[in-house]
Amino acid sequence: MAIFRALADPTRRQILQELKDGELPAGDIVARFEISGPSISRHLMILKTAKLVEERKAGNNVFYKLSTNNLTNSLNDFLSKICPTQFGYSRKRRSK
Amino acid sequence: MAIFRALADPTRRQILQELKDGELPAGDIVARFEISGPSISRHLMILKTAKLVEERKAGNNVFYKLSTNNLTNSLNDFLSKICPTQFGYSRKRRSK
DNA sequence: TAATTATTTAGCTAAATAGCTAAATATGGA
DNA sequence: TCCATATTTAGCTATTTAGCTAAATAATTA
Repeated sequence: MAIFRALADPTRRQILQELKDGELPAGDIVARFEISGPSISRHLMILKTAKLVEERKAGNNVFYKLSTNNLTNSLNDFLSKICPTQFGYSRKRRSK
Repeated sequence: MAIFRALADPTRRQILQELKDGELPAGDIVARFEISGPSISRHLMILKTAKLVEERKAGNNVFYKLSTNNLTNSLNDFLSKICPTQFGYSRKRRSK
């Protein structure tokens, strides 16, 4: 569950939030934080490894965007495993 | 968001799962893992600090149980903050 | 009170993490 | 080709983390 490791860092959670309205190039993400480009780059790689973001290269830029489905499905799966009775689990009630 | 830090460790996630059917004394939790009592004790403290479990002392024992509401609400709140459009958010739709 | 059991705290070590700067690697334009 | 821009990789350091054992604390029982 690399996702939980990825979500453990507040900078990474903030990055996800910055991406909630759509994709951004790495440089724009860097500009929204105090920390260095390389550090943000590493956070992005960790988020990518956890499949929480996807990247798209365009010319000189690398655009990042949320993998919303992966985020919600992973957290929902975890919740349903730990509190199956209480957890309503409205979405994606796939049989089997 | 101490909750995400708490969820980052696989042993702690497993502890939550062991608790899903009801409370357990610390010793019973220890018995379900390979690692030492003091290590489990610390994990329990971290889970308690993150409000993911509650404790109840009874005689010689300390019983731990899931704080299910805190877990689901925290994760749901996080999801709704990051992907508010996609996230259905069926439960606890409190106005305001 | 002394011994027993259950749990936590203290103190240590090794490994992982997150930050930095400098260097490397594209890609695009003059 | 040469230069500029965008991003990542390498290598370093300080901090945090998770494990351990030994010792401390708390409640129970003899």
